[in-house]
Amino acid sequence: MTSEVGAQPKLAAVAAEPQTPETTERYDPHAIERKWQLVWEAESTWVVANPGSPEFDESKPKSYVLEMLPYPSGEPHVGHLKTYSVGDAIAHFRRRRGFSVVHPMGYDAFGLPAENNAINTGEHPREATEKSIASFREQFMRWGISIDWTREIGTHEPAYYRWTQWIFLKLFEKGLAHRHEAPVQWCPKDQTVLANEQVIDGRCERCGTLVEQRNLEQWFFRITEYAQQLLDDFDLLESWPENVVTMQRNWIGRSEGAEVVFRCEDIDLDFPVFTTRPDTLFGATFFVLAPEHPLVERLAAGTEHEQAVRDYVNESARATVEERADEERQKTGVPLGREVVNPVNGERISMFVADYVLMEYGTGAIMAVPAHDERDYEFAKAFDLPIRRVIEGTDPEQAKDEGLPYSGDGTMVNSGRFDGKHNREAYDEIIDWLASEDRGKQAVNFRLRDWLVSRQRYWGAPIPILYCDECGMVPVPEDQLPVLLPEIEEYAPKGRSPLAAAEDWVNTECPKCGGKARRETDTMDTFVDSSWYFLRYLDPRNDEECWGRDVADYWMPIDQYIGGVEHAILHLMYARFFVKALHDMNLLEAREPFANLFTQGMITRDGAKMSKSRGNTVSPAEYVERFGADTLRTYICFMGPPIKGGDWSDEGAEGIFRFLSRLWRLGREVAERSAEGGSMDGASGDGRALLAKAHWAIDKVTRDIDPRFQFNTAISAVMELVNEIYRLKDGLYDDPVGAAAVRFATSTAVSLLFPFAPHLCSEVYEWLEGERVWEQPWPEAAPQLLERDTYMLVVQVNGKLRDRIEVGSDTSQEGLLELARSSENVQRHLDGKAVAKEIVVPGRLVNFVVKG
RNA sequence: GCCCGGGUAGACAAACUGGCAAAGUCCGCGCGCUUAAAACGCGCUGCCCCUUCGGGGGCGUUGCGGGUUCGAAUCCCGCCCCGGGCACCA
Repeated sequence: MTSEVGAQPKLAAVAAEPQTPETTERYDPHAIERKWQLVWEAESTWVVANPGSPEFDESKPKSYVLEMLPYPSGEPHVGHLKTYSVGDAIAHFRRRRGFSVVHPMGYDAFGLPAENNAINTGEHPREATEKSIASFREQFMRWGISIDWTREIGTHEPAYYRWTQWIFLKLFEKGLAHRHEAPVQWCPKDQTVLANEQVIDGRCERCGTLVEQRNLEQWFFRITEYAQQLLDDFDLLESWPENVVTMQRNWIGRSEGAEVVFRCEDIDLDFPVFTTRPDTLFGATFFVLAPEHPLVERLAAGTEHEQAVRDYVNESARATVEERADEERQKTGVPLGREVVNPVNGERISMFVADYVLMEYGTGAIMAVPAHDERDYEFAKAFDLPIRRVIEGTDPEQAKDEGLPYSGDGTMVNSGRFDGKHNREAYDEIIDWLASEDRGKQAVNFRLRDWLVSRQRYWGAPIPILYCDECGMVPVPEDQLPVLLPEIEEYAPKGRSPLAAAEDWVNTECPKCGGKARRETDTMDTFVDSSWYFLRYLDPRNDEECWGRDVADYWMPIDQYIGGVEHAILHLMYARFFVKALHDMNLLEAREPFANLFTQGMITRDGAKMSKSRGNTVSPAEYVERFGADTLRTYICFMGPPIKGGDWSDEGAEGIFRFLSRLWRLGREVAERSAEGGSMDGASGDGRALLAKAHWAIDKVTRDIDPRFQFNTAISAVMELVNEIYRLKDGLYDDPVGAAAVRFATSTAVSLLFPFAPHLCSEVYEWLEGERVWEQPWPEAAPQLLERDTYMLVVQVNGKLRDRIEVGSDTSQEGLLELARSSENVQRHLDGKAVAKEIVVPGRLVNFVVKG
């Protein structure tokens, strides 16, 4: 059952024997789908050559269409079906629009679920994962997704993670990967540290357990080095959903302000703080440190508060992230018995420790301005500390003390020589003054934290680092990569990585001095694997280098990326960071990985998120069995705009099945009752009307697919066309020109529907045109058939519809008015009233405004 | 609390630029085909009235309240509800 990724999977191994479609009397999706899938496989239809290879076609522009790679666990679900249906429609559309499209597939195969399964069942994560991969691959083939299978990869394969490790070493070389002790989020259930991004509401993203804080030596990637560039380079993107950009912006969290140094003379130390409000410095009446601040102990030592401080710090350490973040909770804290000097006025203010100050942000210390900050105000009230207003709002209410805390703008008071100035004006002056005194400077702070990448888990790429007693930390030499994941007996973590138990593997030789060395036993976060996979697709069998530079530069950036909005921050930002770092190391031309991003909405059932426990899942495999892949894919794209979610309905899917059957029957009938290659010249009446409808559909579908991703209305337009053919066909067959129009309209319908229902459309197109629809250029709407000779003029009186008149398209404004006025019903409404105004919008309407 | 989406018929939706509200699909109803049913084809599907049965007329309507405009689902102001993101970030 397991299979090697990249060994060109064969459909013949996974599908049943075909039937001959021609012999069936009704639409048989399975026979048709099987037939075309075998054709695509036999002819390697979707394989695309790289520059430098003999098959490379340099005449076409390139397009890299990519859906987020799946995490293989069990079988694919409806979300996967949606992602790949949407992506495949785009891939097909672009191919037929003349692009050379690369559309690969792979698996994000390392990760916790497979490992948790291993802990429970003893089954090797590789076994479970590869079983799942086989199932995903089979489904993708049955869905008929147009994938270049020669580029298939799995991130758990040594041939892949060798290069994950290689990139790690490059980052290490550049100082972008580093190891240090840090307070980290620890999940006591999974027994591992988590990235900030994997903590949701203080709980482990995977298992929901409350997260604890621990101080541990960990590996980090310095994504913070790129904080500003990650913001600036949004400008380089072509089209990203605005909400995703906003979410990333908020996550990066840039704040401008000042760093101001407060001095504690008692112990002769400087305490810098970051503030966005240097204009309120004169209002600072106390000073607060985070409980984790490294100098807290030293400050309290020897004071009467020593024990109380120690207790408070310990208590804070025990509290969960969630408890501390609860805003409803009363502010807590303890005095330190020390003072610092406010640099603007020389005032000595008391120091406190309080857990509302976060060590992770800024310097872990703040100046507290209770008059102008909500949190400081609450703390001052709770501890009865002085509150001094330094800004007065213009609103008289705000000038009084009831208006506190006041965070708006206004006139400075109690601020020495800045009194009377507007606070915005004083803002920069205060910073300049502090800078000249060497007590502060302008500063920018980011909310973004460095990316914690080490995991004390088995099923991941080993971190390629050694520890030698003599030489210290030593990177594994490139020619010794990959560092293979060893086989182990026991997957359950016990506070250290399961790899630590593989003694033979851990103990090794130092490549520098030849002495004894131990391997790093942590593995990498799986987000590392998925931060560069799109580059490996481009050159997947290269074992000399990570990717050929020419090849990667040719295909990158990804022209269209498609996936769930749940990856708006994590995956998308990590991948952006990787590409920037790789660019700066001169390994890649691109600065951004995803030029265009499309995020799809989630499919629910009975209005709720699908889940096994709720028992409301939709199994794609089951429905493919019932209706065929074309029906499912088309239905998914039809249920609503793909950007939005939608609620699954069996009746809806049946409706699409009926529609495809109707199209199939139409195809059969038209193939029988009209001749191939007939001329449509001089079509008139219904024949011409049908041609006009077909061209209308071409125009509509084309515009709906490309910039808009409005697949639902594109499919509706094809339905309208099919309905129109049914209405008119019986009156047209007898005349050769009319019959040719019917044939043209029908083959146009299947040609337009092909991106959504590729198998059926290939079949019907072959009957009608004897060609392969995917080899045909996308149809173009003829302008002369889009223009109408006449249109329905809407006539309103006081904005109310009173008549509709068919008028010639070239009728003048005066002509329109005259025709409108002559309408019987309009006259009835105009009768005896004075026309105050006449509005004429040629091509649309005439509106008479009357009085009385 | 802050920042984004969204609210249209019985359901999902369409209306891209301020111009006929509701295309298309589902559900429901009727007719045809059929011994019958399914399937299929055709039609109806906001309310009221007239009809010679071809159709015609009136009214209402896009979460609620106001405004701008000849004209608003669409723009502006206020509010209600639903979904998502962030949240002691100094």
